[in-house]
Amino acid sequence: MPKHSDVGLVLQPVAPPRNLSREIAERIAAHIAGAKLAPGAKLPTEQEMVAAMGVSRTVVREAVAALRADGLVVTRQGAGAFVAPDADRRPFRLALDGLPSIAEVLEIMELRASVEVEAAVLAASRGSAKARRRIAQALARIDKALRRGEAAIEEDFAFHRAIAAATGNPQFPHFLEYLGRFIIPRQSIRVAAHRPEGQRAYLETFQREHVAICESILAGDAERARDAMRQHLGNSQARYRRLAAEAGGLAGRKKQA
Amino acid sequence: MPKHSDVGLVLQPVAPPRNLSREIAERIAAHIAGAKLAPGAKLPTEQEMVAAMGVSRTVVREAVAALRADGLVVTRQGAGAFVAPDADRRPFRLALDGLPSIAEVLEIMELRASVEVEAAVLAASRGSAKARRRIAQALARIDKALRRGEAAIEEDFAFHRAIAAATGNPQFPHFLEYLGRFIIPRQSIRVAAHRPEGQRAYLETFQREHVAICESILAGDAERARDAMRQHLGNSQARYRRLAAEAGGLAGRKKQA
DNA sequence: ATGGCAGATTTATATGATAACCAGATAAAT
DNA sequence: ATTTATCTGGTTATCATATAAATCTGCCAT
Repeated sequence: MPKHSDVGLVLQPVAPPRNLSREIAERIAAHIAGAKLAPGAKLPTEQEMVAAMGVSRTVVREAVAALRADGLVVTRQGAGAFVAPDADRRPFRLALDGLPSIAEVLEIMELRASVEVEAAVLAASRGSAKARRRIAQALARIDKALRRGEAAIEEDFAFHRAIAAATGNPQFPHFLEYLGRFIIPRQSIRVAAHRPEGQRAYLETFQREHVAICESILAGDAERARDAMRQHLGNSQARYRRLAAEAGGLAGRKKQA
Repeated sequence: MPKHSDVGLVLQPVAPPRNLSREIAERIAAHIAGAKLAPGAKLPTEQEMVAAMGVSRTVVREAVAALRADGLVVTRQGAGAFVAPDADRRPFRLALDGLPSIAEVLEIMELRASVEVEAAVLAASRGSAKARRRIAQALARIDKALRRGEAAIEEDFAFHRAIAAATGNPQFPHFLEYLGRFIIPRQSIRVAAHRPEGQRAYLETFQREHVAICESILAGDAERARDAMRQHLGNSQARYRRLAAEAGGLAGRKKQA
């Protein structure tokens, strides 16, 4: 059935699920940006928007509800809707449309690596004794899981999280947690698709790298921690790249846009 | 009028603007997380929610509109509301409540540094010729602005953005853009608060660091680019820390919580 | 000038109705 | 037997209207 294999890509959902509320929300957001409304500026009243855009009040209200959730506007009962004082710090989303392609996963892994390498440095140079102990514990848990024959995906992530936490800078684990959601599911694909014989050797290499990272951090050797982490994540990327090539067009199809 | 200079920081809005829609939205989100609803799971109908939570349909609809904007749920007309297939990748926000404190700004600067240092490495090792040219151009624009006696805030950011773009990984400039919004406004405080005499020498040092970074990247020397960027951003943090200490409790007050 | 009060304005919430849409069952046509 | 058309019940989308609550504005008394 190769003839119809990608019919789903040709026959996209007829239209981006047209949604009046969303459309109006974007229109309002565009108006704020376009008219260069400064933070604190008052938006038109609901009635005016209803009249100007020819939609019902429900739609307008849902639109501003979405913008409010996004942090772009604040509304005050009886006063009106205003551009939020911190309208320029809207939430961050990775620049992806839909499911990430292989190339995008690699991009994210690279971004993650840049943060984690520095996290390893900071953990080694200023991590508290307790934080270091947690790293060692996480490493031991990976070991235990591996001996049980598991892939230790979750334990692996906990190890990296422990390092990020050891920086003492909460932004590191927070950001890593976010990135992890994009990468982790892909890792499981990797492990699942790999043939079991090769997996054993691969996991052992994996764990050796972990040990090197952990030892460097515990020893307070920032330089070595940096190199170890860099190599570990570099290898991870290489592994993912290799798997992606092996799996071919099966696992990750190129996007249409 | 120094007496009222930071009145906006002291007199926070008395209460978190209590908002039924928001409350219900959080309740629904908590329900999804609590009941461990898998992606694709169907949420109760609007009627059921209305009955269960004792609010009007308007509130429920605004709540799900917010969750939809957040990417947690998708609604299909005639079918119902469902947990989004990628509900676990909601947007990322820096972990801040309200305006960032000095300590938080430093945390963000540190996170930014970790990304930018690696960006400099990648730019030096694989940046395209065109991208390198843009970096040089951005550097020249800073020079010009400085000669005009300006602080060159915007030009400085453009320089860093050019380096991030030169990585070829769009996630770098994208993330940097986001972080910049939190740091940039603070930089202007720094410049404004600084006495003009010291500013000149400071800006010259600033630009010397930029030149070092630019030259390393153009030369393709990844090692040197990394060190130059690391030092530059490290100095920036030190400067900010010093200013914060000088300004004392005036510029950035500790938060109440 | 200051404080308070009344009325107008605006958002918040509630309610009911209609249209569009979906999923499944059933009937009809091929 | 398979596909297509139609029906039916349920659900969201949108509209319209009404009431409540908060806020703003101007006037007035002190």
